[in-house]
Amino acid sequence: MRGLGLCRLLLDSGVDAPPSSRLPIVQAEKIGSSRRRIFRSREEVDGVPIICDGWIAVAAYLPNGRRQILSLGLPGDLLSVGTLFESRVNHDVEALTPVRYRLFDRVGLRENLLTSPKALSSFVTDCAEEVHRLNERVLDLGRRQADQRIARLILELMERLTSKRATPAQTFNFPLRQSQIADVTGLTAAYVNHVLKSFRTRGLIKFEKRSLTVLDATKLRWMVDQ
Amino acid sequence: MRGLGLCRLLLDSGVDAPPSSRLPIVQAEKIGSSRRRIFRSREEVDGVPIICDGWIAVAAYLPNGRRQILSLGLPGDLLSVGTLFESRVNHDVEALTPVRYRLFDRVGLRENLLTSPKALSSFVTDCAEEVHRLNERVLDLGRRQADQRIARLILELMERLTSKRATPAQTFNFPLRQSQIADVTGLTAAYVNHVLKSFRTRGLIKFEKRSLTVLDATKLRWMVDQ
DNA sequence: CGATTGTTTGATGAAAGTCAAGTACCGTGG
DNA sequence: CCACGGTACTTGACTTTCATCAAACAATCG
Repeated sequence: MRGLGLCRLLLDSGVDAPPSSRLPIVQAEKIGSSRRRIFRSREEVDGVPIICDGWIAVAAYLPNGRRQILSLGLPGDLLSVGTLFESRVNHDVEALTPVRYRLFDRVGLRENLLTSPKALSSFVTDCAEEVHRLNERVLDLGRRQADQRIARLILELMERLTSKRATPAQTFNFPLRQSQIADVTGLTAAYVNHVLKSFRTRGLIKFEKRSLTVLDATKLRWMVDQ
Repeated sequence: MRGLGLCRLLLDSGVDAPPSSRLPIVQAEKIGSSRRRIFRSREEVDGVPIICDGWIAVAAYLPNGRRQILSLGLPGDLLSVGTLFESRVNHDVEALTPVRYRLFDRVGLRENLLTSPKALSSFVTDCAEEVHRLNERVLDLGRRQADQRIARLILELMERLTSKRATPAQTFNFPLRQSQIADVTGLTAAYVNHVLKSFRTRGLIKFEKRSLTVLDATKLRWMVDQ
């Protein structure tokens, strides 16, 4: 599924080369430092942002101060398919780690979509993926228990992070704080801690210095289906 | 926002005229009866379905039997933007009322997207709307209380149903059962009943014979923001 | 090295779920 | 027209899950 999206197309056309030497659709390369807001809700963005390095979160805040993370962005992700056609972002975008991203020219990309069936179908793939992940999140929040939600998040991240490499790695960089896991899964940080502790004592996962290893993916997957 | 989507484009080009007299992209008109499954999860669909009449629900089932309604389809809605490019539906699609829908030729529509910038931007609008609604649902399920979720559902349906007419109507047809409201909002039927009762006794809404009138939209909106 | 930020833990309570029993509301066929 | 059966709605007692709060501890960073 992954790797067919628009991002891959852009990456293949040189998003990782120095911006000056590349396609005219690359506008700028930017840096965001950890824990900083990259875009504010309703802010104008003059380009389509694609993440080169680091993790970001798209988050919504309620009047009472509660927060929900709507999606996580990993390296190689389009910020959101909406940014391709709307110059405003609807939600806050925050850097979870130090982040490097590129802005692509919106008009140029749009024309590209009309002239290249390959680009169009890549874009549609991206849309479908975004909708699919959102559907899964709705299912999580609506009908799954706390431990299932967290298990699914871990498995999802493992797959997304290793889908590029040939071999899915059990150990990967995991910058998420417990409070951020809580805001993704609709729980509280304290309860996330309880669940993670039980995962650890049951030998399902292991943390050490910002990296996570999944010791028993099978049992995690089984748990999700109960 | 609404009315710019692909559906509107198709409707304007005669989706409501008899199928024989119309564009070649119309393949067939179908009927689904209330409470029946229209498409089964993973089933092949040979066309892009657009709802002419009636309500449908896209629903996911968990192994333990619990169910979550991922989205509601009202007259004039594309079933899901995914159907434009994938011939498989990912989830069950069920008729909530008697339903009339049309199947459009997928290849024809896809070519149309490549040749007509207007069609493309309509399609993108549809995507953006679907993602927007899903984001709102995630926010509901993750961070809002039961009464806020139900209030938002009522307000959302009111707006979607009356966005076509000039004047938003306070009273509209409301075929949803309490158990179905529960499956949309991630609650149980019994608890939905509690909340609806309190809405009624507080004079916020009124039910009579499958139609709902919103007596105090302002207070409902206020409740959502608390 | 201190200051900030994150983690761990437990006690307590509220929100929503579960279960069960009863009531109203159909549409159907006699 | 009524009796019947099924479905939806209503209600209350009881339980579970998760939130809230607080306090102590650990880790990280300038």
